[in-house]
Amino acid sequence: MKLDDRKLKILQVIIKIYLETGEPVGSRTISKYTDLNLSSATIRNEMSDLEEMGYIIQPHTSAGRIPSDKGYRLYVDTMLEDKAQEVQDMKAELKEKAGRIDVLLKEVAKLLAVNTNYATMVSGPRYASKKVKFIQMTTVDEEHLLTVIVLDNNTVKNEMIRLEEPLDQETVLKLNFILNTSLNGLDVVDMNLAVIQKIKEQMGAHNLVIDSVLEAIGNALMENEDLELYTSGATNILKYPELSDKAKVTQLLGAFEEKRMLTDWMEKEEPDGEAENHGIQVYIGSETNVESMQDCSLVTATYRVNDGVYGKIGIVGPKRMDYDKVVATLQSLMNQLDDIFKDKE
Amino acid sequence: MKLDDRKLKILQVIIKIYLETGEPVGSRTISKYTDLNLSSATIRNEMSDLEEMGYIIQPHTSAGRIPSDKGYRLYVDTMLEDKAQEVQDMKAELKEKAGRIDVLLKEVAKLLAVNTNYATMVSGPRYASKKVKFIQMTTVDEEHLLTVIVLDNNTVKNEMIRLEEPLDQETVLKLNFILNTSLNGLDVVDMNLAVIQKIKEQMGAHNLVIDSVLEAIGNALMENEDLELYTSGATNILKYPELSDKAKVTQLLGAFEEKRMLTDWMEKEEPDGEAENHGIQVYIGSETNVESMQDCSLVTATYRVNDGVYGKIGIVGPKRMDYDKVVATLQSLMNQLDDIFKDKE
DNA sequence: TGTTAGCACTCTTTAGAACGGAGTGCTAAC
DNA sequence: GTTAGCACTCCGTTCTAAAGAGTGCTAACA
Repeated sequence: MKLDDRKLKILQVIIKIYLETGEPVGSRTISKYTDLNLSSATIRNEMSDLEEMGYIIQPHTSAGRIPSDKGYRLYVDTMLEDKAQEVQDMKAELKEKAGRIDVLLKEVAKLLAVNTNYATMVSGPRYASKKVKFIQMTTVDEEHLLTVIVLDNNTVKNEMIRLEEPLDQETVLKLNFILNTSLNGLDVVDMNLAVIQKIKEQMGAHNLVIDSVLEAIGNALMENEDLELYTSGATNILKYPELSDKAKVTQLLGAFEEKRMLTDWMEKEEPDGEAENHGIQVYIGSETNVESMQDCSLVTATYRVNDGVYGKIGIVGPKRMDYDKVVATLQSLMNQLDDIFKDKE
Repeated sequence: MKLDDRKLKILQVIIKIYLETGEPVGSRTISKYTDLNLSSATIRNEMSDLEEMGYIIQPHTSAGRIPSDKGYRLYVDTMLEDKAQEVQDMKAELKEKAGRIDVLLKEVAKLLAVNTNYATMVSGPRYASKKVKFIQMTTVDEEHLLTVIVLDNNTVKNEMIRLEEPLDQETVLKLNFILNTSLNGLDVVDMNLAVIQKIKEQMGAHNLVIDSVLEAIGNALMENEDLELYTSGATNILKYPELSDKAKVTQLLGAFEEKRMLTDWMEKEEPDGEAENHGIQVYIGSETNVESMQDCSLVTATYRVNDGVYGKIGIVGPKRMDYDKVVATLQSLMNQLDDIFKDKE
């Protein structure tokens, strides 16, 4: 059977109305709502066809139809338009917060949640590699040695080391020199036993300190291995009756609170996506591959801070989410983020 | 009317049963459940008295009784016993995470939530004063100057400054010297214009850099002004039907997600509480002074890292929360936290 | 005087029945 | 190809009745 223009139009109307009301859509409603000037009977015939083709579903006999995953898919694939303007004012608000990237991302999640009425998540930027650019040890007082490590992406880590016995200034200088020459440019994964052994040899007498120093460095470099995830508007889920039964709410909110599962997901999915359109992706129901999201849809986009450094933004809502608006909002937001990151360079 | 032993015992039983079931408790149930060997009729008389005294409430005629806020209050004031042991094994788990205090606190929140089945929140330690102990500026590359600030509580802040033009090593040394002599021991609030002016004078030529340096220092010191709040188990709220209607869930979970309101609350309430018992406080229903917690109870405790540095732990559950267990768990946990902090000293 | 059995009464919860509405599928006519 | 009409299905709501839980009161008992 062929999906002609009229069928497409009817499908579109069904989805549109369903997005607004969340209730199955009947033939009479469509007949009245559209400018097709067709009777409900005709619409019924078409709907019967659409159902046969798998685009819509009847929850039970004598109910209207709701879009199937396949129907939504067609919708998002073919019918998205650019709206883009109404989020322009987000930018001003965001600029103020641009100081620290974590604050900025938190704010992005919040803004998106408030603007869309869906739940949102933003993953912190993921650095492709972590190379040591600069290490400095400083004695703070007799008992404390401070390690500051700058990575090649200019993030700074620090770790306080407790000293068993005071270190004289000269030793610290020597330590700094050795560490910098040995570790500079090295990736975390490259810090193997051989390198460590070499450092120990060079330091000679102060083997004891070296151990804790290297441990501290290891800690500092490893620590952020699990990437940050900022979520917001999780309670928006409660606004959609089809997600509001206790079991589903518990699962979904649990996932948002726990974050681990979402983080895993964010990590797993490849950044894939041409830079121009920020790789906006729509996952519908089972397409998410997440058990607790069977009744949800997920729209994701990728932002890039600079080459090889990227993060993701995700919006979770009911299947009847307003894809049109969400995608437009995301698109516009991504452009503004790009601007902001460019300014910071 | 006097609250004699028998009345007290009956009240106790009512609360105990209600805590378990969440349903109003009838006279017959009590008669069977206790070893008082009283008929339901007698119990009824006593219950009638208890209601008159305000300790219990009838949701409607011909329902059993549930404890009033006053009843709960009596319960927690007089009937708590120490259990203390069953949480002993928390300690082992916690020790592992003791490295970074924020990770530790997050873990505490989670452990408590899992163990009690209530929602929990833990506020990060609040430092009574923030004095600068040590400042160090370092050139990372031609364009970047790194500021590391150690506060007198040994927390470390850092800020990266973008340089307009390269700084020679000598200037950096001078800058370090001046900053340390000028700012050492100073509280954030003491950094007024006079101090700043003096620094600028001493630096002479490099006024330009000084501005951004001082701004960076200011940022670093101010940043953590709003205290951290770690929450966990918010979805546990869904386990209690009396809190599960949509309006309440939305409000409560919203509060937990937003955190601001909880933070305010945690800040407002004085730490009050003798050190021995960790100032465990129980707020029942309206006693919380929080709109969205009218149907909840809140148990808080205070932990101390060292003098003047303290934070709070809170457990939010339904009014029929198992106060006994919660208080015991908290008490035991606080002792273990004390131990851990002591070890770290 | 305190305790208890008994009973009428109240209120809630549950189940069932009845009903209306929404929507469909099919048929026959245009 | 389109439409009007109609029988049918299923859901949700409303209403009623019955069951259950619990009380308060009274009268009897130890």
